[in-house]
Amino acid sequence: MKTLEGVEWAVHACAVLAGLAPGASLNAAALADFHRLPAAYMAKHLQALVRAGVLAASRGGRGGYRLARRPADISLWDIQAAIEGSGPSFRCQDIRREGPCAGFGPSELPCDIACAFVEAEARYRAHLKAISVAQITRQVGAKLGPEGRSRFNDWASERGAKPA
Amino acid sequence: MKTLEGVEWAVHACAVLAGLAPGASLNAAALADFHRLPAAYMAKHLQALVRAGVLAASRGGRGGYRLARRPADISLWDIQAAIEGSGPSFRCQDIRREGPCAGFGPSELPCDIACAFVEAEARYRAHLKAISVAQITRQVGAKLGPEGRSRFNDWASERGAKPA
DNA sequence: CTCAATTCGGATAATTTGTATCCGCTTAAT
DNA sequence: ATTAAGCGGATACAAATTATCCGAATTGAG
Repeated sequence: MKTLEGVEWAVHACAVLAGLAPGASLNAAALADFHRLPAAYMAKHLQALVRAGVLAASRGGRGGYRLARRPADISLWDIQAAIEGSGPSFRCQDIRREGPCAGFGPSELPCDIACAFVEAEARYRAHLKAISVAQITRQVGAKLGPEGRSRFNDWASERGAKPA
Repeated sequence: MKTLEGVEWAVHACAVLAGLAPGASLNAAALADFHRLPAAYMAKHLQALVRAGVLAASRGGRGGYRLARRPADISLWDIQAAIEGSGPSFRCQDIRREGPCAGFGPSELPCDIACAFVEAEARYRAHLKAISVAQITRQVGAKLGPEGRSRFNDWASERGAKPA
């Protein structure tokens, strides 16, 4: 049960985009550079976010990535699902159907053990679904302070993105 | 975010032990055979459960594994933690400390993104902590029906364990 | 009290998964 | 037409997971 580190990268990237003016975009190199991450690999994750409908991409000169929806409508779960997939963490192998007691009882009913883990995971997801990128950006921005926010805006301008 | 399949094996193994008479034990070969799993690998998971204090082991002839506590006092989280470790799923790499905005704001404060994932995981764990092996064994036993339970008791006797 | 059978336990190998990079292709702005 | 940029696939590389084996420790029989 390990969260892939790409999730952390992806959330940070979305938070950066949410800190720009609505509709503004940045390319993969810029988003990677903001946290000093390898650009090629970051690009892979950004592509996954596009496939999941979290980001929208523009190709060609002056292209880049922008949020596909408003920051308030993108949850942390949307991002994790984009990177890791939305399938269940606990994959029941139904090992109960093997062995001396297999075949007794209605095997159509779900495995109680799997149910417990699936329900636990539902609660995990519910919490992430309740947190939006907008909230994250607000909190991070508040911690940065006026000088930090100014520095962010300067950086965005240099990279060709309109600041908020 | 994938739950290791060893967790499923371990929970099933504990559920089997909880279906025996209190204090009864089974060896690794028997616990593996019940679900037709590779014995050598199952043994490794059982060892992890011993290290975590969930099971107790006895060596030598007529030895084996038994529950270290009453089934009602063993939670699904205890078992998952034994197999996968109790560390956080989301390991914050603190990538926010790199880049143009690093150093602004009190970096002693925890990362908001990490906090969100840690809290989500806390809810996951809370649910698993609330479910005991005793509950699981009760539910599985109920589904088996009288004939299935009888078959289970016969199997346990053949393997040298006292049935409930 | 010795010996042999049994069983756990840690070290070791094989496989899969995740991490990271590169290159050709398509697309869009200048 | 040229340049900038994302997209997808192919490919290494690193790490974790899966699986197996052999030695150490314990028990019980003779």
